[in-house]
Amino acid sequence: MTYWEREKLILDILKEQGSVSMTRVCELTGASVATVRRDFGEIQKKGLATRSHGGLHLPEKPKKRYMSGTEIVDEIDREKQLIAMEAAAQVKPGESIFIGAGKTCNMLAALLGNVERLHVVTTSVTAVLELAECPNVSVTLLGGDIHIGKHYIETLDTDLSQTLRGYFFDKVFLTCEGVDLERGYTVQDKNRTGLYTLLSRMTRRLYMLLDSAKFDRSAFATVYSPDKLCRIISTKAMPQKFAEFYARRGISCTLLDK
Amino acid sequence: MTYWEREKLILDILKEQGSVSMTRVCELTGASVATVRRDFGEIQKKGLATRSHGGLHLPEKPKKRYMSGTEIVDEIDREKQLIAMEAAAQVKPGESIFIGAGKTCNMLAALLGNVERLHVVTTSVTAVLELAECPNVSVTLLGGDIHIGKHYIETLDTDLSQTLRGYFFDKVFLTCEGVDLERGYTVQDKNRTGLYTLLSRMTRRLYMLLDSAKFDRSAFATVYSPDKLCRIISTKAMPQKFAEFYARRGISCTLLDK
DNA sequence: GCAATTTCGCTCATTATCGCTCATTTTTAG
DNA sequence: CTAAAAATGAGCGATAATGAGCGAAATTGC
Repeated sequence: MTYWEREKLILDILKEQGSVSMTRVCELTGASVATVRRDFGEIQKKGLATRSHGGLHLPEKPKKRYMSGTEIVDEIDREKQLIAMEAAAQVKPGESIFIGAGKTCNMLAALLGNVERLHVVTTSVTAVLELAECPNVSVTLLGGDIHIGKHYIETLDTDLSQTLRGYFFDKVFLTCEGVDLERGYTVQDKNRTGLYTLLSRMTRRLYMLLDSAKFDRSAFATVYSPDKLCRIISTKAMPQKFAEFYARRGISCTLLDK
Repeated sequence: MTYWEREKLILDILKEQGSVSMTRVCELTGASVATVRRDFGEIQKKGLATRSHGGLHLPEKPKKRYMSGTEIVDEIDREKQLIAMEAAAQVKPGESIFIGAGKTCNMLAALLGNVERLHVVTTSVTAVLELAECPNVSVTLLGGDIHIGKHYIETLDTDLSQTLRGYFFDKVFLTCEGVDLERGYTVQDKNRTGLYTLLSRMTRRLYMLLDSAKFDRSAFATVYSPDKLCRIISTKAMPQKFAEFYARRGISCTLLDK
């Protein structure tokens, strides 16, 4: 039995039943587990199905990409969720806060629905969706051109200095695409730099939400130097050299257990 | 039986019946309670359902209140849909248009995804959701405080004159809460009046989308006088006195068959 | 209330699966 | 025909999933 015959068999079963176990394919084809294992790997590489312990299954239905800030799909998401929960614990009734755009920020927004007399300013359309129906929370969305990310929609405006003039935030929660000890905090879109600079002058408590996928990565535009004074919320997965770097400069890090 | 197969089974039952008990899943899958317990935990962590003592149940129906501009539930919606389709037919490739907030406007936005090189400016967060993923269309969302209506989310800003300065729209599509031959076009929120006044000066083609529920009704704040020069799109259900009124003043009405 | 029962969260031992390497077989190319 | 390349099968330690047992907490019945 050739690889193609097996692949066809497997895909047929998948189409029919949605998933197959490895043992089942072994029985049907007479091949050894090692072979079937390889086949499963191939099929996954082609993107035709997803592997999981013990079997192969069709990818989940196309999910609603937004309105689902709390949905957790992988390990990094679990980490983001932990970080968002810690950030949410910092927010007190009556405060005025800014929330940036990003999946972690979405999760944070989803956790703030019950904070009394909270005022949230944001550039994230998806964060607005999480909070729009909460009667306790008033929300202001900053305008701009719509940009669409993997897990969020944000507005981008190169000059928000007029709009934000006169505001002051109790807390500002931001993420970035990468942190590097030389390049600092970086983002993909250079149009975000103006906003980040403005925000850092408009609060005394700037929180950076960093999951472990952010460390030692650099995106296009630097928004803050590496020794920027902010409050970092991350997990114990933060690389040692970062922890030492921040400790040396007295930058506060809240590191959560994974 | 793999985890995925069980999860699928559980979610199917959930979808069907709204809740499942642990013992039931044990019977159906042949797995032990410990395993099913773990599965329930996983599903809850993914945010797909809520655990409670003894079982798993769906959270309140995830209200798809938005992202559903095309959904039709009653007679008035059918009318709005007709009007939105006529409005969409007016939009040509390469144009720059403004779309207001409202259910009809949402439906209009949902119909514009395939118009080439279209630029849309709006205050409607829900319209943004309809258009965000369309590569042909660039979208600008005006900022402001979030207000939530029955079928839409919009931003409200009392003074957009700076933001909109220098813009000109090929077409502007608006709705209102009521039209009255004495009071004119009225809306619930007085903060919309400034925007409506501005917009009327920024285009040569101002479309008013009026379903039959709007006639002879008045809301709080007047945005335009009854003889405002605009292009009306409505249905043949428009009351006779309105039709005559507009005819006398040379105001163009497109009246669709119901 | 209070006791009986069920369910929960947790740990631990057991089992199945994983990823990997290496030897063997089959296929391909010259 | 032979050597290289590809596919397969088997073995190994590591990892993940499972099932059973236990005390704590919640629910039920009286």
